[in-house]
Amino acid sequence: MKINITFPDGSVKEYDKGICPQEIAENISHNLALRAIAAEVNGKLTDIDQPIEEDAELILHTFDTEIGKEVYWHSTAHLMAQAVKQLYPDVKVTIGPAIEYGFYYDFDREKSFSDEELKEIEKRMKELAKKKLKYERQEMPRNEAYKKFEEMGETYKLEILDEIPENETISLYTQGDFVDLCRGPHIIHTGKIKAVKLLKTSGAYWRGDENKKMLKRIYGISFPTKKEMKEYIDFIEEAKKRDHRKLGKELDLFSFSDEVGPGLMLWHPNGAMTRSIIEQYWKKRHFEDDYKIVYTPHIGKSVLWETSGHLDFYKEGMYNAMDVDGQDYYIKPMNCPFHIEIYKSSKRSYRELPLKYAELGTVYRYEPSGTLNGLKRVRGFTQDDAHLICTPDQLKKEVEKLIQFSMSMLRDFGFEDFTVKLATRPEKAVGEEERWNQAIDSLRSALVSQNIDYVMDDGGGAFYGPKIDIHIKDSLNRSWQLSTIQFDFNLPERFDMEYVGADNNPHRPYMLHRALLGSIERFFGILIEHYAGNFPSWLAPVQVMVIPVSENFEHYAEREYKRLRKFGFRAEIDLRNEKIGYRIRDAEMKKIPFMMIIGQREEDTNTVSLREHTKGDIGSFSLDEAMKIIKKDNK
RNA sequence: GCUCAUGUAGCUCAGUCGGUAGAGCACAUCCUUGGUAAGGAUGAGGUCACCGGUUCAAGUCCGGUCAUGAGCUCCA
Repeated sequence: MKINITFPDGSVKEYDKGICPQEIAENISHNLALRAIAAEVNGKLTDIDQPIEEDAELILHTFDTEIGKEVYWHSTAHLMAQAVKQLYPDVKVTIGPAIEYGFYYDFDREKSFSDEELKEIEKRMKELAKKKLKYERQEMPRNEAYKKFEEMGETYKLEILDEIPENETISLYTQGDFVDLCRGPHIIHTGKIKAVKLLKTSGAYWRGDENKKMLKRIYGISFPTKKEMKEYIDFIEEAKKRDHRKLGKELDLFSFSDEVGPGLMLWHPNGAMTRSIIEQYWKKRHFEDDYKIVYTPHIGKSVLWETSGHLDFYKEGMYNAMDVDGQDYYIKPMNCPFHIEIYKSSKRSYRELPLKYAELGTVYRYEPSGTLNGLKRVRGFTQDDAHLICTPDQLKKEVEKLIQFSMSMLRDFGFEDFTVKLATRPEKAVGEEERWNQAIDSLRSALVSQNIDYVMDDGGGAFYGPKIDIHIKDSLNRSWQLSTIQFDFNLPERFDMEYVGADNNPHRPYMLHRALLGSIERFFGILIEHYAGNFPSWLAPVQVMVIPVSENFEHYAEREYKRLRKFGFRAEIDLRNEKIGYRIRDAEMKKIPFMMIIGQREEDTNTVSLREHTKGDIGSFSLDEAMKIIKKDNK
């Protein structure tokens, strides 16, 4: 009996009935067989050793695919649970899924796992992996499984089974002496796990519910080859080297102080210099794009936040009120109400729209202490905020322009790889469904008309409107959300915003919130890591360090230094009584893009000698030529 | 906010069994005047995060507070 199998590339091959995908993989290539992990047969994910009984479309998933990784890491999680149960039989198992990178398993145990215990577990896992234990699937009625886990005393598994209807069939997977309730699929045997590392432990609530028991979670990672493990470890090392908190200290960019308070950043001169360049650039671009730049206060009366709804919906994110002349004032967590007040300061005509108010607005939000994280999550930060107020038929065009505007700015900062997400109505939302759909359509058609690929984020919108988020990939291929463009049904209503239309009647305008860089603090942190602290010359706090070879050339060096400053270059001069090698090393470690070396040769020929960071000496130039080189990447 | 870990000089880190602190870098002074990633000598610098407890004696042991980190949760 023969069956036809269709491969994803459209080719069809004939096989004997009862063949399993594993054999097919071996049949096609030895390499593929080694990395093949799961199979999709007629669109259904299955174990790779399950026989195929009928004509099918077959997709083989290797470790190189997302699904393959998920199956692989989930199988490793089972292996870890097995090792833990062998070493600590009293521990109860709960669940252990694959995550974006690696896997975890939550255990119920009083004590948390120590580093030594982690090593023990890792060792046992490697021993078990070598035994090539088969992951065997077994199906049984739910009630039978219930009895089995009851005997084993695995109460968490019982809780999961409680949610499954009585007459349903469920599947178990067994490898060696370990059995786990699991939907599957799994890899063939533990021998495919060639490299495994347990990374860290942490607490995690059962089912993510803070009223339930705190479990002990172990995170790990595994790979089918040792080489891939090494690459992973190298990546982690590189990320550590680039950590903005480490570089922030080394390059003297910023700090936090216990005396000031957590999440409240201090911009040191070097960091502040780069921030001010970012802001100058930002202002220039916004001016060119017809934004009106505004400034608004840091506090406002409670009535403002009552009208906006923040006191109803966002109070826990706001700092307590302060009393001013018997009235409650709040520090602003957002800029929107102030911009709306500017809009409402006079009667608006449709002829004025769209109106685009932009502000580098500093806001303060109470973030729970445990969520603070370097510059990536702080309590006081500056948004590159803007509010676009427009007529309904202007919306699509404005969104189109915004997306281009945002991407063009981000490109100037060195980001090239974008992912755009369109987020739709969440469960809790204001505004009728029909208006939501209209707004979503406008956003979507703006994306489509610009030929921009996007992914849907169903239910990911804010409660007041749908949004488009732009994520970038940094130089380590990590993804960050930067820009957000949010439609708002809520505030125009609440603040009773109006404009007079061509028909001489009042109309409700549409409003968009948008931040392109997000928060300047967080953006700065991402920039530091993206460039590993090696800022391009246009962003570097110090662009060029002038280094005279010895005291005898200080006079000439100082003249050139002063000319650089006069032309607006961020130049410094190092007149310390140290050898030139020492001062060059110092400037290199400060990651200053250029060094200008000045000695007898230069003085004789009226030139300067340039050295570029990490590249070494790049030759002698007249000062004019040198200045051109230093500002070649100006934005 | 929750769980766990950590907190020693400006920075990076040692400090054993409880006996009142140490290195390198940075900094200061002097010598050295040099050609593309560390010249030499000398010196200054610490209520060991803070508060309390145990002890003859606490950087070290115990409790609390604060901060940081990882994870959870949250994220208009």
